[in-house]
Amino acid sequence: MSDNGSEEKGSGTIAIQLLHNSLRLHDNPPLHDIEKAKYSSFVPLYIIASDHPFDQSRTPLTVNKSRSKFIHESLTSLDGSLKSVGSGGLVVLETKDYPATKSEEDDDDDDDDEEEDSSEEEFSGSDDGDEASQYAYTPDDLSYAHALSRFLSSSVLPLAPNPSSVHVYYERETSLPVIRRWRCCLEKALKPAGVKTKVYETHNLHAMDEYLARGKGGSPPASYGAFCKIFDSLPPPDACVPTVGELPGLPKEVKGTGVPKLEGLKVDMKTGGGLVFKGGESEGLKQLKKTVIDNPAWAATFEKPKTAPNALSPSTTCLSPHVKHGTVSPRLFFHELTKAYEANALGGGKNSKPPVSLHGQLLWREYNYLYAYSCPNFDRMVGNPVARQIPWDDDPLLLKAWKDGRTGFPFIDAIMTQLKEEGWIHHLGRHAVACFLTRGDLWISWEEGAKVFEERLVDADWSINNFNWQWLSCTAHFYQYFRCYSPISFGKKTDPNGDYIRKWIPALSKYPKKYIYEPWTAPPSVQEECGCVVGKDYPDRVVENHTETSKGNMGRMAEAYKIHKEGKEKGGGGKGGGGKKKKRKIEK
DNA sequence: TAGGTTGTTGTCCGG
DNA sequence: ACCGGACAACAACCT
Ligand SMILES: Cc1cc2nc3c(=O)[nH]c(=O)nc-3n(C[C@H](O)[C@H](O)[C@H](O)COP(=O)(O)OP(=O)(O)OC[C@H]3O[C@@H](n4cnc5c(N)ncnc54)[C@H](O)[C@@H]3O)c2cc1C
Repeated sequence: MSDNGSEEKGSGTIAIQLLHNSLRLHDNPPLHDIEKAKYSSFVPLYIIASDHPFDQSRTPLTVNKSRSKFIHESLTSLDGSLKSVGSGGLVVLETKDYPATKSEEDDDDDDDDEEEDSSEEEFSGSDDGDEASQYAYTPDDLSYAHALSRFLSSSVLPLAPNPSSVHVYYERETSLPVIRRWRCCLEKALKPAGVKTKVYETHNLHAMDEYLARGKGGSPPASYGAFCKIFDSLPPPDACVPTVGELPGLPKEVKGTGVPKLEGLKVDMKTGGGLVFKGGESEGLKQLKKTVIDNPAWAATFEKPKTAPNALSPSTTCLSPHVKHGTVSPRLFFHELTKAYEANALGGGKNSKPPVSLHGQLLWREYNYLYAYSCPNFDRMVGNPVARQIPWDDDPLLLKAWKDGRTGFPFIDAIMTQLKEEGWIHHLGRHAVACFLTRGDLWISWEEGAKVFEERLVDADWSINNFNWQWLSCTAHFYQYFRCYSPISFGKKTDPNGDYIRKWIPALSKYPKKYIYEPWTAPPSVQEECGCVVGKDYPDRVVENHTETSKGNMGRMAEAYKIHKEGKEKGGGGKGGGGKKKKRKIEK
């Protein structure tokens, strides 16, 4: 944690933790600091802007209820555990209660999206202030900062001997939307208020700049293997900070608010009879215990590609929502895995290794974050230095059919339904539907798919999601476009009976196993008997023939790659020669 | 520098 | 249930 100075605390000093994606007591450096440093009071602060999943005006709960529910439970759990160690509990602000004043509204004049067209391709992880447009504050950034500013000036600063005796802690997170939000808060709220700010680093196993410093020329390594070498050359991730036992309460004049009610959550989630993710630190730790601590042999021999996308009870840890929201610390996860590897090796077992192991999964997360951090326009094709430029089709109807789980391919539709209902799908399920939407069948841009995932996943993570969509669409990192998932064959390998399809698409539940992956091949009499006629009770398939379509798409991909290669040969010129670019710039 | 090997997680066919 | 090879062929990383 960047703590500059050892100014005396106590009398009148107030600590604030600005909470975002570290909703826990364990491995929480600010709390540890606050306990040690004897602040006279502590405000755990959480701000809800209109881009938060709670906000029903923009994102109705019927759409991403699973994430709303998860966060709601996480906040409720945190509120309770904070109180159990003497804190006054959460203060939750909603920006809608802090309408902007006239003069501030004049500030946001940047509604332009696409002015960024520089063919300059570069990495710029540093905060140079280049790349102006992607750093332009959103209205929600501004309203968030505004609420913070108002809270500080009306409720906190009057209680403090001076502004610098108020210390605001926040977690560093390198996903662009979070960088932008904190930057906006610094500029519009924290600096003007004159409070001290303290950043803590618990979101990743190491700081991104540590990885970059070990790489070549300040750019991220070009392959996962190279990244692993860098990771291994660093000391192991820091140990977790001990969990606090006692915290100061809220300032007398500030009241804990509890967690706002979510009307929409009265309605039970329509579960296809499956698991529903429970939020909160204790649930997260329980899941970690269940999958890793109590099951070291399983965890230590885990091989990701061998896990089934269509298992009825998930074949992977399901810790991603917890890692995303910080209800389980990534380095706690990492260190518990290390213990599992030791125990397994001691018992004579052979540990799995990256990339397929569970440590390997956490390294994928680091690697994803590193690219997202280093790469401008990471959520777009245009202006993204690592993205192959591919002429995707614009087809809103096809996109909608995919999004709604109405493609007519049961395996795809089942996965998309699980995504909608539950908010979590297995990694290889994500592969299957992402491939189908992009290079495999529909030839629709990965950006569209990423937006749907961002909205619906309970573990939606800007850095990881965009990275993986680039991977699957053969836009970056992975280029073997001739390896293509079949919406018919792929699921059969691990679920020949189609039980997963029966679970999520009840209309097809009576189909014989022979037809369940391709119901259009069932004779009309069978369709009638099963009570599900294709074209009437279940959609016609959106693509006549997957094999032909995907073959055709491989041709289009080859074409796009050819153009890329020619462009590189022509434009690339000498490398290293001439205009050597500034730090952290690389050629495509 | 060319040319062989490797890369989390494909499919289809034959054994 | 699993294994090997053809398919037609990408880019990064070795040597
Ligand atoms: C198109 C697509 C979009 C994705 N979007 C997201 C997303 O928004 N958020 C997200 O957390 N994951 C995303 N993933 C990665 C991966 O599918 C999920 O992290 C994983 O399925 C979560 O389940 P788990 O916790 O049981 O994973 P496990 O296999 O148990 O892995 C353990 C942890 O490692 C991390 N992890 C696992 N796989 C990956 C991966 N491929 N890349 C980066 N980190 C990984 C997660 O934090 C996970 O909790 C996406 C994958 C694809 C193909």
